[in-house]
Formats: sequence, structure tokens, C-alpha cells
Amino acid sequence: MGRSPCCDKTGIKRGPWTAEEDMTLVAHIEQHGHSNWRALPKQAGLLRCGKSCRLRWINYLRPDIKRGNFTGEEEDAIIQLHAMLGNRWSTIAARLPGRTDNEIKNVWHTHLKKRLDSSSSKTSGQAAPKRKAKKPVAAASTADGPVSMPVSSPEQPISSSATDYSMASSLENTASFTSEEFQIEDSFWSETLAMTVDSSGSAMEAGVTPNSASPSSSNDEMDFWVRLFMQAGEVQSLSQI
DNA sequence: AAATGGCTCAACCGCCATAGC
DNA sequence: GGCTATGGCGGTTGAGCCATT
Repeated sequence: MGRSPCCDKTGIKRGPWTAEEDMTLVAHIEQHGHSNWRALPKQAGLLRCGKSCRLRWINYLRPDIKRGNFTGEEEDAIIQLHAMLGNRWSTIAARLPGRTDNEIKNVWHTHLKKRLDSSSSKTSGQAAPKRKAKKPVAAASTADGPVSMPVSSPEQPISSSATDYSMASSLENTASFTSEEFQIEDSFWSETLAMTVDSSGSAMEAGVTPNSASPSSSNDEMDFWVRLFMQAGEVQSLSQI
């Protein structure tokens, strides 16, 4: 309702990023970080909206981005996490290191959703992928990704910063679980647990509450809830034995 | 070989949450 | 407490690619 646009669109370039723009953005973030996205394009000399710069960095230029096809394990993880969390793509992305919320969202809408639909309608066989391995599409990308990325990053941005969702909403989801939905393969959880340790750098000990972590660590908080779900799942699956 | 339709994915848009004043 | 600026999220779009006819 009459909300002002995120930035003045006059003189703002839109559409696919060029290699030069990518390099400019990466170089600037390497040097100065990205404390202020709004001011960044001006400082870096880019004719882009700050939002656009942020998106480009998060979804494509970040050094820790994993490109290429999703593995079966990753797809399974997305399906399971989506069953738990719904369309909270950034939260799901936080559980899949190197993957972005945008990418996960795309994968979900393009194959996983269809796969689930088809498997639920005719329980048999997964939909065979109709297409070959995806190719990099980005306008200015080189063959194996965007501009050649320096390996070291100035700061490791929290991948798509997990939002700290309220307990109430989390429990809402929990409450709607059926025991069937909650059957999760052990391999998935062991991998996810490993990710928890790897990605955060500080493994959460069992029984640690979100409040015990620093207020800014919404990732840790999310870990807590995911862990809670996991434990609930274990309890449920144990009770089924 | 050309036309066409479907699929993929990067990018944009609008809204919400929160921090800072 | 109210207002503004900014960051972040999820939904949607559209150009380009690929497979099929």
C-alpha cells in the first residue's frame, strides 16, 4: 500500500548480471564486506539496486556456493525438511550447506513437488528426470560458475540466515505431523547432524536451549528446533518398533 | 531442419520483521 | 511509542535452453 520501492529505480540497471558487474561486486565485498547493502552499489560503482546486489551475492557469487545437480541425499533432505518446515526455504537452505533458498525453492517447484505428486498418485516409481544435467545459465557465468572466485571470503555470511521462527509456529507444524510423515531415514539424520556440527562450527550439545546461545545466533536456535524435531522423530520411530 | 511447447533458473517484486533514531 | 531505513523472505516472472514433433 503505497510502500516506497526498495530503491530509486531511475538509473538502475536490471536483468542478468555481466561478468564485470560480478567481479566488481565480489571485489568490493572482498575488500569492504557487505555491512550495508543499500550503500554498497554506490560505493562499488554498480548501477544496481542494493537488493539486487545482495541477491546476486547470496545466490550466485558467494564462495561457498555449491553448484550443480542436487544429489539424491540432498533431494531427500529437502523433501523431509519441507514436510517439517513447509515453505521455509531459507531455513531448509540453512540445513543444506552450499545451497541457497532460491535454488532449493526452484528444485522443489520443478522436480520434487512433481515427484511427490506423481508418487502419491501412483505410489510406484519416481519420475525419471526428463532432462540431462543442468547447465549454468547465468548470463555472465563462466563454465563452472560465476566469475572466478577467490577462495577466501571476507566473512562467511550465514547462509540465507535462518529466521528464528517462533516456538508456537514450530509446534504448530509438529502438531500436524502424522507418524508416517515423520518416518525419516537414519542416514538422513546422521548427515543432518553432521551438518549441524560442520556448518555452525560449534556443535550444539543435547539439551542446550536456544536461549543459552547468543541472541544473534538464530542458526543455533533453528538447530535447536530441528534437533527437537529429530528427537521427536526418534521417539516416534522407536515407539513404532 | 524448423517449429513448438515444456522446463529451468536467475532475477525481480512485494511484504514483513527488526534495528536505529 | 512512532517513524524510517534496511535486511531478509517467499512468491512470481520471463528469457533461454532443450526435447519432441
